[in-house]
Order: sequence, then structure tokens, then C-alpha cells
Amino acid sequence: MSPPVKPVPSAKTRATSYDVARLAGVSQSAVSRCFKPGASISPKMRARVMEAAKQLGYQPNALARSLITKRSGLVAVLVASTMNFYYPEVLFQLTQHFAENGMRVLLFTVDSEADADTVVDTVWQYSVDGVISASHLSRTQFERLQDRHIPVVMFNRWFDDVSSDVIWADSDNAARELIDEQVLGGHRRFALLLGPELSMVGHARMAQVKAALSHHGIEPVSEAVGDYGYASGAQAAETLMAAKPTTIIAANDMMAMGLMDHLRTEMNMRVPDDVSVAGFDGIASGQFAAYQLTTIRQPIGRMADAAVTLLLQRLNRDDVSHERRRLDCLLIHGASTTPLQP
Amino acid sequence: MSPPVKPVPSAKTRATSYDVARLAGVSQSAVSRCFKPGASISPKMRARVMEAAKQLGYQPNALARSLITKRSGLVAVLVASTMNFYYPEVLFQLTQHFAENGMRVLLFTVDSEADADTVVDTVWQYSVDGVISASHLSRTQFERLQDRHIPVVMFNRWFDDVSSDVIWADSDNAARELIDEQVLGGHRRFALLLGPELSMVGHARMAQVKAALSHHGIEPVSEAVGDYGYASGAQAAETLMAAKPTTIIAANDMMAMGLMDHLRTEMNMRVPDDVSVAGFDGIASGQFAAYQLTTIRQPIGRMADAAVTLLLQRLNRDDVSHERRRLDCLLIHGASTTPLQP
DNA sequence: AACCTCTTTGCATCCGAATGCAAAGGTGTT
DNA sequence: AACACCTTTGCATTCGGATGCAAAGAGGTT
Repeated sequence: MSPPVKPVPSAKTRATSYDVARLAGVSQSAVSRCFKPGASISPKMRARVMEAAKQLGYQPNALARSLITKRSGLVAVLVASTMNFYYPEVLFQLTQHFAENGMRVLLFTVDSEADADTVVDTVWQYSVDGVISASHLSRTQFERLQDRHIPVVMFNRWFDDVSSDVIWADSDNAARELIDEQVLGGHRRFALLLGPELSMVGHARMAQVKAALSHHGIEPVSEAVGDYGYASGAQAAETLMAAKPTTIIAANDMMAMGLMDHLRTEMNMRVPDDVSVAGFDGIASGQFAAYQLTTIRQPIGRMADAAVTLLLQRLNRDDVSHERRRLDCLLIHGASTTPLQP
Repeated sequence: MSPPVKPVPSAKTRATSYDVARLAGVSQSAVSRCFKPGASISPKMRARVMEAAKQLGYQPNALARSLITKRSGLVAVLVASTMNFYYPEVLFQLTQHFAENGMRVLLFTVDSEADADTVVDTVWQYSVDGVISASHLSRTQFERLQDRHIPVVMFNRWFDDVSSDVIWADSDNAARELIDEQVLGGHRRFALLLGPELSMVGHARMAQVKAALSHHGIEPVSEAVGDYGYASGAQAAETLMAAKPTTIIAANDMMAMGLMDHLRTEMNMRVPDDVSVAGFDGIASGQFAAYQLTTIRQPIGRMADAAVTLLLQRLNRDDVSHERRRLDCLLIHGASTTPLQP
């Protein structure tokens, strides 16, 4: 029996650090060190190894590496797939910022807490380094991640009863500003288009609006509930208009857009001449010339940046207490609102 | 020196198959087999192991598993992050279909071939099982993946000189139908809003339109080039209208929307009364009441399904020759076009 | 009871890279 | 030349699960 001779790695087989080591005439550890920044390696050896690596097309196997380092370089991002254009914007911003920091995004579309259950397991199986949740995640599921010491950053959502890392856009000032301006402009009859029952941001936004209104001694003339989607905005139009409001505040831009379209197309009303419409989020499509929505814009780019930064911090120091990072929203004056004519 | 006693895995340490094996009093292999569907295991043992696993909160480590099985369960999806709402739709569809088939999506936003270079390396490092490219990917980069035997499915794009697996939406019939109807409706003065120079679909679409036109002996009265974004559509409006077309065909919906908005808002024109506008893609926002775009819709859901299916096939049989799967587009009659009044 | 067959189980090894430790090499001082 | 000290290198082991193979067990037949 002849001694086992390792074949030269053909195109079919992936070159390993051993292959590179053999070709360069060094040990496998040396190869490993060459690909680890800051490791102890002489320039001469690095050159030799790199030459061999290039020749074999060698790239370190990230999975094998994470097995031993306990760092996968993977981040899970949870977003809703529902047709709210807010999510793609957040997702792409997050992905870009993570890429800049050498992390890859595992994407999960989560439209219910039931979906999230699977995700929590998968996240665990894949040794994901951290999670950004911009969608459904129950307290139990969150705690399951906490128990497993997987850092989670909540994106514009949080739990009342559990402490967590949170990046959120505070719309309080902007909302008050919006209401104050509208009242100053003569508006007294406000209609509200709320978000779905369990949306925390939705509640917060509408609470802010109501607080600002009641500061002026004003009660909304009508309310309706939507699901953040375009269609639900359109659907709410008739109900809301029944009370003859002069202005409508929607809990997000998508619904505001649906609302505007329905008002104009189906109800033959002019926006803002007959009724003003404002939204929340500041999504790109809300600023299309057809809408030019007055809205309370979240600084999505900076939020994504902050979320990524916070998560990376957590990876290094698990101990520190949770952080709630607040960023301010900005009131965008669009052409969908106007003062009441005297 | 006392013999090394393995501590009971605390909450801090992740339970491994060895931990489960010890607790259940069986071998590690048995545990492994319990989590492999179709493996040879007696019901009695499976029950014992599962009980122990549940007790320890054990979940197999997907990274360790893929190290030996050569299957990571990861798929890379390449999309552009540019504000073309077509991509999020494709992305979410793909993600959902992959999830249903037990694969996870690694998301890469790729806005240039330079970006794609990094992606190709990363894909290799992470032992990604396959790639779906709906964005930039050079022939060289594609071939680099081919050489490494990583299956790639091109989503609505392809190379002229290299064979590859492709899922594409054929707009030929729908485009001809659109043009025929418009000509039948009395339109003779067509303007074209083209996509960016290197977009293959863009070229194909416009080639189809031009072919259909020339079949009627018609030459476009004006052309402009955009970048598929909303703003570029708006920007092209003045140029295109200079030649007084009665109808404009845009290479995608985003540009058509920008165009419509600019025509209405800035140029005080009515669509479709003064000029008709049609697009390609069939994205959700194009069907908002403000636009009701006449468009040539891609069956995105079925395309995503087909792409996922095709990729999964490729994972099992590397040998078979490449497949080009064609799906037909559908002409959507919106309110953005109208026959010319006689 | 002896024998055969089919199913279960455990052993040992492997996947590919990282790293603590000790050995080897290099530089400088006296 | 001898010694100390710092850098570079290699060895051996580790991460956690999958799997071929042989041994053990279960069930059936004569």
C-alpha cells in the first residue's frame, strides 16, 4: 500500500489552508495567521503564503473560522414584508452599514409572531452574532435570544416591561409642531387614521397627536384604524370624511397616500384645498410630486447607522446595561397640507 | 489530578450534541442521527434523545454541520439598492420562497460591478450554496462563481456570450400588444424613455417596442435616457415633450411615474388626455390611484418561485446544462393611456 | 438452540481554521 | 562568545456535527 498522497487541489475541490501551507512549504498555522490581521508573521513569510494563496485561489472558510472563533459575522435582520415601503428603506440602509463593517445580513421577512418563532431558532442554529428587529418579535422570543446571549437591537420598537437596546425615532416634537401649526392655521376638525392595534409606534404617534390636540382643547372628530398599508388608507377615507374634518393625520405615509388617492380619485376632493393630509415616516414615495406629503420624517439613515454601531458595541461588551438611543424626527412641510382660508 | 469532568452546560454555554448524548446516555452519533430526517434510529432512542435535547435547549449548530456536509443552506441574493421599487418586491418574494424551502437568504446590495467583486469573495468564504443575481454581476465575476461550482440563477438578466441559468420575463408579446393597441387607437407620435446604457432588459424592452413600431412603419419622435429612478423620469419630461409625442413608453414604471408627475405638476399637462404614458414592470406603486399606470407586468411571484426551484434543482444535479426559463409578461390596461380622440 | 437477516448503535475520523504553548530563530549587549 | 530578550514558527488541540464501518441487538425460521 502506497502512502496516501494528497492530490494537488483541482478546480473541483476548494483549496484549504493546508493546501496553501503545503505549496508554500510552511505550516497551516502560518497560513491562518497570514489572514488574521495583527497576527505575528514576518513579511517574508506573509509574501510566500500570499503568493501560494493567490495561486490556489484560496479564501479562508468563514464557517470553519466561526466554529472556533465563536463569531460568524452574520447578523439577522427582521423586517415585515407587508407592502409598507418603510421597510425596504430600513433594510437597505442597514445592509449597507453592516457591509461597511464587515458583517453580512441574513434576511428574514416576519409578518407575524408565529413567523418570528422559526426565525429565533434559525438565528440560534446559524450562530448569528446579533439581531436587528424592525418587525414582530414577542417578548418571549426576545427573551429567548437574551438567554442565549444574542444581542438584539430593536428598531423603532420596544417592550414596556423588558429592558432592551433600542434605536427609535422620537416624533413627539415634530408631531406637536405639526399640530400647533395646523391649529394656528385655523384647523379645528381633526381626523385620525390609526395604525394597527398592536403597533407600539402607532400608539405612540397617535398619543402624541392627541396630546398636542388636547393641549389646544381639541378632540378628534373621527378616527379609523388601518394596517399601515396603502389599501387600508383608501378604505378609511369615507369613514373619516363622514365627520367633515378639515385635516387628517395618518399614522404612516402609506396610509396617507392611499387616503389622498381615494379622496381625490373616488371622492372628488382636492388635497389640500378641501382637506389636508399628513403622515408619518418620510418614505421616498411620499415625496413624489403626486403626493408631496407633509410628514414627520424619521432619519432612517442615521438610525440604521446607530443601530449597526450599537450592535457592534454589544458584540464586544456583553455586560453593559441596555441603551435606548433616541433620534429626532423632522417635520417635512409638503403640499398635502395648508392653513384653512379665513 | 482528578479526571476532567465536563461541567453541566450552563445557560452561558451552548449545548452541543455531546451534552445531549451524555444526558441521554447515548453516543453523539445517535444524537446527530436524531436530527437527520430519514436516519436509522429506533423510536425509543429518538424519544430519549429528544427529551434530553429539549431539556438542554439543544439545536444543532448549522455552521458545524455545513462544514462536513458541504451544504450551508445559505443563498446569496444580489439586488440593487437604488430606489427602484422593483427590487424590494423581488427580494421579498425570493426570501419567502427560500424560507419555505428551508434556505436562508444572505442579502447583498450591489449597485455596481465593483460592489459585486466583494460579494463574489464573500459568497465563496461563506460556502453559500447558490446565488440569485438580480443586479450587477460581470461576466468575469459570474465565471468566477461557475469555476467554484456555485450555481447562479440570473434573475431577469443574462450574458450574450456565456450560457447560464436564467429566469426571465418575456415582454415581447405584451409590448407588441401595447403598441398595436396604441397605434390602433390613433397614436402615431411615440416618445421613448430608455433605461441606462448597460441594462440588458432595458435594451430588450426598447428593441421590442421599436420593432413593434416599425412594423407599423413608425419611428419614435424622441428618445431620452434615464437611470430607472423616479427623478430621471421627471428629468426626461421636457426633452421628450419637445417633439410633441402623443404617447410615451418608459423602460420601467419608476421612470414612468416620475414622468407622469412632472408632466402633471410642472408642465400642466393631463395624463392621459394630453399625452399617454406606459411603463414596464408592474410594481405595486404604479397601480396606486394617482398613477394607475398602463404597464407590462412581470409575474414576479412566479418568477421568484421558478428561480428558487431552479436553484434547488441545480444543487442536486450540477451536471445538467443550463436552463433559460421564460415567463410571459402581462399587459395591464391602466388609466395612464387612452386612444387618441378622432 | 442454532442460524440468518435486518435494524440499531457506537467508534473513529473528518470537515477547515484558530490559538496556547513551546521550540527555534534573530538581534543586541557586554 | 555567551547570554538575555523579543519575534517568528510549528505542534497539537479545539470548535460541533456527520458518516462509513463494524459490532451488537432484535426478530424470525427451522
